[in-house]
Amino acid sequence: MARTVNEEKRLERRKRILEEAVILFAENGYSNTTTALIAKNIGVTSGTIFQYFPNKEALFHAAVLEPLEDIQKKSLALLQQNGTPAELLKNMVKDQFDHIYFYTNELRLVQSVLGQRIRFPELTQKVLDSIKVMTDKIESVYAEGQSMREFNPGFSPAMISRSYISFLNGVALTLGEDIVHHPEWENLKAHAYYLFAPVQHSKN
Amino acid sequence: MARTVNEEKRLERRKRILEEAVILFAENGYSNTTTALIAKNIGVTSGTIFQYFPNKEALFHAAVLEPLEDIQKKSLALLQQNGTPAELLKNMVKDQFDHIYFYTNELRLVQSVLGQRIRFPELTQKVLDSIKVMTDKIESVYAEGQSMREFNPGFSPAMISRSYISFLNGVALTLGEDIVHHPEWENLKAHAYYLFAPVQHSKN
Amino acid sequence: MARTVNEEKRLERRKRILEEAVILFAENGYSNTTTALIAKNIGVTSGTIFQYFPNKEALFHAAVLEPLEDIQKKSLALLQQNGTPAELLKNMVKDQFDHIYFYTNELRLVQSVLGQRIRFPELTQKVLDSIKVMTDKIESVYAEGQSMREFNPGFSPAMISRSYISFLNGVALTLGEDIVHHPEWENLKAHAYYLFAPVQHSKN
Amino acid sequence: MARTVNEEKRLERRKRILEEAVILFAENGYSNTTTALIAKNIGVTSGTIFQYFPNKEALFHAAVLEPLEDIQKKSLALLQQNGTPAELLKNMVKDQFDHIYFYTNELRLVQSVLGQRIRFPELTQKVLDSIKVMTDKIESVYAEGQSMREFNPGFSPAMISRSYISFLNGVALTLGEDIVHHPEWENLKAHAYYLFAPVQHSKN
DNA sequence: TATGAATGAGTTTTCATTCAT
DNA sequence: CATGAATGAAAACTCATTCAT
Repeated sequence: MARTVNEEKRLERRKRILEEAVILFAENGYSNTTTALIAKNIGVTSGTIFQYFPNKEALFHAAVLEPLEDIQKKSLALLQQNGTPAELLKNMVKDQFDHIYFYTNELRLVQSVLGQRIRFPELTQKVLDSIKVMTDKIESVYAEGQSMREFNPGFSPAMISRSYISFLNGVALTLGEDIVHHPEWENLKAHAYYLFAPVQHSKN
Repeated sequence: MARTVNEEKRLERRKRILEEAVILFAENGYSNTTTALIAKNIGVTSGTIFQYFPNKEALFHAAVLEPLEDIQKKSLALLQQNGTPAELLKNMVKDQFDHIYFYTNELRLVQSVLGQRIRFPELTQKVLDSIKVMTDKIESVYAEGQSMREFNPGFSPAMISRSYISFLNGVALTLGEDIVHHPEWENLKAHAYYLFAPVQHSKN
Repeated sequence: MARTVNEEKRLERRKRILEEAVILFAENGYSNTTTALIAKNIGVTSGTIFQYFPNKEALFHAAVLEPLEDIQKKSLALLQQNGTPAELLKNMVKDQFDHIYFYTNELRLVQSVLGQRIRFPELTQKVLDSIKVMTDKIESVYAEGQSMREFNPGFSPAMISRSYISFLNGVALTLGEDIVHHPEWENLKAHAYYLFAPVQHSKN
Repeated sequence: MARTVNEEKRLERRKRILEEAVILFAENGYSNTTTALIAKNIGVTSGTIFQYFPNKEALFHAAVLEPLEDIQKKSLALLQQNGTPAELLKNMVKDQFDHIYFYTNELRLVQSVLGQRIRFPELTQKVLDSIKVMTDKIESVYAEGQSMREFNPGFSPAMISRSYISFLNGVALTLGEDIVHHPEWENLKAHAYYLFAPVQHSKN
């Protein structure tokens, strides 16, 4: 039991380090973020970081992958619920775009990895794998939706799911602090769903 | 005349440095690209770089902005030609996606800047300004197309142009070497134009 | 208490760096003294210097100003003691010239700054300010001595104090290792006091 | 004859380089003065300097020694004229202090060498030799003046001449642009001569 | 476990000097 | 002779990482 308390403390501190790392890596890039600054920002000294992560690169890996998995998990869960494919996808889009600002740092981190594939090859692979899990799921839900005539059957599910992920990333990338409060924002969100080419029954 | 020869040589070499810088910065990121490596890759010694650029950051700025301007100029020219708005935009989309692989490095460079706004504030501003010129132009062409009933009049031109640019960037970001030769690629290109919500008169 | 031990260690090491810096800067000049050499001479590695001084220039500033202040303080204290102005000034001259060899490096450092005013403008100003404190004090003591008929009343105290400081600096500048042990040395010291134009009552 | 014209041109340009070198070395120090700047300031390109001086150090040597010799020559000439020792020395002091501002750069250069003896050992030696020629001459003139009862016979000529040179250097060192136009300046000049301890016959 | 001083390899940048034109 | 591009050695400074306390 005493162990557990210590264990909890350790996890708590590890989490704090990771949180700060996500912010700083996302804002300043990998190389321009010093481990000393991360340490300072959370009120520990430089050596402490290395009690929790073997080196800076491992910390970066964790900062990129762990939040990505959380986000994925959440989105996958949304697609596992009850509802028609169209409802599920609409729901997922809404959720992702509603939280896009909240996850900006995490998404930028992912993007920065994709922008430096040669430098971080294994990490890139893991990120792409993680994204693939997502697109695969979207693909299968979409295909089912097509068979139910909820979506235009003329499009390839693989292409559609890629398009959506690209769009999501592109929006996050060009996202500024001002945009989510911009009057156009709601329309942009709607347009994300439009990418799926839903069949509009009685919209006309 | 003698001057012109030297001037040409200088420009030629400057161009070579810039080309190599684009490749390396895009592949490895700013901090992980050493000026010495750029020099080595083009067959000069470390000091030579600094005969052409005052420092590494200036080289980075040039590597980001100069190609961006070239790309923009080309795209803007396409929108200035004769043709209906729909034709012009279709043309532009085709051109940009046909060359996306050719410009992957340049686009990634732009993306890496946007991903590190705090670190490169002025450069970020210039990039955003440059992008705005593009979206503004697309907006006006699109609005004209709407008035000509070529595009669905229910969408805001500002949102549409943003969406397209986001999509373009998102695709470039998640683009792998394999994708452009993938059977899905042609469909993805078509989907980019679909974002503009063209009215399909008698296409069926 | 534990803190105090560390603090003391830090101060001790800082002092060692400064001592070595004074020697090397004075002997080789600012630019020709490498931080690596300073480090090596005191048995640490290159990076350690920068744990104690933010950069080379700051180290130089400290190496110039801190000893200067020590010397000033000591001399000012001498002028604050009991005694007639003539006694005080004679005392000060004796002390300064007795220690001139001990402080040669420190004085040369000050001189090298004055010889590069354009390069070290703020430092020059601080040095001049520091010197002014000294000359002002000498001036006032001298003026009092004049009113007491200890000094020739025909001279301007401002000029006299400047002359003395110039002489002191000039001697330090042209001082060689051999001079202080030279038979002429005692006479030179006496001549420094002669600059004050003391009235020789019944010395003969 | 054609040769002579070229020869003159060379000498002229060499002189221009030297003039500029004196200014820049004096103002910024040896290391902080780049050969490229010297070249630029006189309107030639970087390589040209090395057509006239084998390397930077040789240029520095020339910039230090040549003006020093000129100044020495002039002062020695003054001491070779007709007149009593007192007249000659008074004359020399007047001349040197009248021109001290004119020669500030040259004097500072000499001082900067003396301040970096370990770095410029041969140059230091030459400078000290050159100064010795001067002090020797002053010494002999002074000794003659003592024998003629123009100067206080109680002082050692060697000490007196050293004192004067030290004073001259000290004044030049602490000299600011403002001082030569300062009301105290004339008194300071007079005090320089006072160092020689002249016997004031009927001044009272 | 946390600390934080020391390390030292690595990077940018400068600049005297060379040499082909 | 003058040019000025290229060189490459040298120096300041950074920072992840270690380790004695």
